[in-house]
Amino acid sequence: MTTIKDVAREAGTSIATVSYVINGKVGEVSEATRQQVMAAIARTGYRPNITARNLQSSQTKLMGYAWHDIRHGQMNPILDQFTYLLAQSAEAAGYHLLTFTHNDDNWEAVYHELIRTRRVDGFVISNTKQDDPRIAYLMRDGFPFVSFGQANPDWDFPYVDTDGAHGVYVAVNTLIGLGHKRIAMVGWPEGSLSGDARLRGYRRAMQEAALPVPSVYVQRGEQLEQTGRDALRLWRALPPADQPTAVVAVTDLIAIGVITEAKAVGIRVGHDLAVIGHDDVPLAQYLDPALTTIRQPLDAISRAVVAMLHPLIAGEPLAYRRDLVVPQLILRQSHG
Amino acid sequence: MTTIKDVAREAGTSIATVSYVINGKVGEVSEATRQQVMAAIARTGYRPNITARNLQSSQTKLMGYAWHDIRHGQMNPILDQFTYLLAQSAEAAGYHLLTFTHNDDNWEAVYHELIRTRRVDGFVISNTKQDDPRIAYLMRDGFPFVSFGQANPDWDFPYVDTDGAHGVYVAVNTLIGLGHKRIAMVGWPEGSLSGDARLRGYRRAMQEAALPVPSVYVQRGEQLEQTGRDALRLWRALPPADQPTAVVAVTDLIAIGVITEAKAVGIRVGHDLAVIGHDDVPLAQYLDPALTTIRQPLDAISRAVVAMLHPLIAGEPLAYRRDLVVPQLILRQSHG
DNA sequence: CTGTTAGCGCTTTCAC
DNA sequence: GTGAAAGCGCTAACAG
Repeated sequence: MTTIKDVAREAGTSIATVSYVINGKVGEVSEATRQQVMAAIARTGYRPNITARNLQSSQTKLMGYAWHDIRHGQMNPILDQFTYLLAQSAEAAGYHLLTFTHNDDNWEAVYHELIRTRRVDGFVISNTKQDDPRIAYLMRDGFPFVSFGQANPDWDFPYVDTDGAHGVYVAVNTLIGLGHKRIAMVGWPEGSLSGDARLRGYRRAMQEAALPVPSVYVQRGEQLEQTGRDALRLWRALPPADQPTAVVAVTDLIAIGVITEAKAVGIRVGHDLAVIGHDDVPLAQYLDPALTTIRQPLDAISRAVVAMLHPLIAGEPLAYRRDLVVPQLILRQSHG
Repeated sequence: MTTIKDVAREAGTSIATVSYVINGKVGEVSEATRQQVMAAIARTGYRPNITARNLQSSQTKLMGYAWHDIRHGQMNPILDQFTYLLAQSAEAAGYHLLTFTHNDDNWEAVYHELIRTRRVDGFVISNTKQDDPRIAYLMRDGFPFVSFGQANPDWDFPYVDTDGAHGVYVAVNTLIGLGHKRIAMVGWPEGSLSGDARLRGYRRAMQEAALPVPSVYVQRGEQLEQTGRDALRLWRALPPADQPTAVVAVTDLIAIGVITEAKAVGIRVGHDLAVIGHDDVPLAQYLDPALTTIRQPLDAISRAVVAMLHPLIAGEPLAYRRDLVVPQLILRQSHG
């Protein structure tokens, strides 16, 4: 491997001078020697050893990101995309992504080790839950991190999140604009920050339009297709005049459940029943009918996360610690 | 941050001694001083700075892994799982995974930079294609890497792969054992290494059972649901006595296409038609009927990949350079 | 058995 | 403008 020494020898200068030109210390080195050094670098194909640089500057240029636990069949295609985009954003900012794993039992030990051995400069957290202990831990430790998703309204930590209430609000208003009056929603069980926000958007839109929301119109369940099926089945048991003509689901998977059940009983989705999902999973556009859904701007989110973590690592003050990103309604066929 | 110096001072020894006990140089240090040092370490919560270690040993303890390009809607849930499992395997071997991105145009520059700056110790390649240029590049460069998937039968490089022929062979034999005689297959376009292997398994099983394979029984198409639908539609146009009673698809997505089309025309999958997919995507078990499929043992593969890359990085000789892993037939309902 | 010391490859004062 | 030299935190000869 060629080192800075080789280049110095090749260029007939000292290693300091080579370092100067590499790091663009303008005015610090004459144009003549700069050329010498550049030529030597080109000739040798030299690239500075990043580990040496890191030791010297006591940083790693690495952002740590824990994989969401994949084992429970709890696949989350959104997070897969996010990870990819995050890696891209990190690279654009001169970092790389160190992806690591942990489980419910050892997460603290894993984070602790990563911090104490100075493996990474900071963390990105996702898949947060209410009172997320990882966030509590990192706040306590004072180690740089930014979260995609909230944890507790009373905690002050840097995060980026989708404005879930707004997304659903827009979706419901779109439905209302189409003439729907009996609009229902399937959400997650109470206590989920993002789930509750989405529900809030629904209620606000309905309220502003003075549309009634009988309690049966708000169904809740786990993140399963079955949840959507169950909800529709239940609504089908209502008198025809009370049955919802449109449904918003808290996620695409649940929307798929609604659609599957509808098709099974002969309801034409997009005609007799409007369905809107949330997240725009990779499959959504290929479904029949193509799923209208609320898309989280994952690229913008990943960029925002990196844009906050970067100064945080550098010890610079943050312009803002909370960033709410507006989602986008992707109109396809199922809202028909 | 506490360093080895702090611990030495705290323990009243030299930093060398501290280093010895950290690295378990047995017999090199008396039990008494070992205790001193251990106590000092415990007291200070000291953990060795990994960057310093890396510089000293000129390694990074990082394995580089490029994300498959996610943009073309070419989602590949298998690779998402693989990445997770790979990170786990790497960690079990004392490494971490550095996930990076590149596109079709800049991939060489990206790999080059990672290598020249000594960012990682080696690479894991996946999503390989015929004559994969990344593999050609890495072979030429002599940089340590292991591939999940093949590239060219004539190239000698370390890889791990699923024995796709064997998997389909077993699946078809299972179908034959169930009494099926008219078994068809949907594959990928010619020229795909793994696609062709799977097709080979099909042909071998059919041949051994002396079952005819009219050319119409082998359909090919892109990795789309539509491919499966088209295939079934085409077979439905055959005289009833010629229509296949069982179908094996080269992937679950294509199998889903077959099933969707079958349901649309009133064929009861699992009764009138047996369908077997390939890969066991996360959704497979939730489909209706639950999809029987051939699962690649991704955990074993990821472990095998790391088990090869590790000695490769250390410059140790490899016991073997090719590892074919046997897939597993997951019996659910769709095979009837 | 333990400590001194020479690097690993780079950046950055501080002289000249 | 350029170079000598002191580290960054750690490991590993090499003495003692």
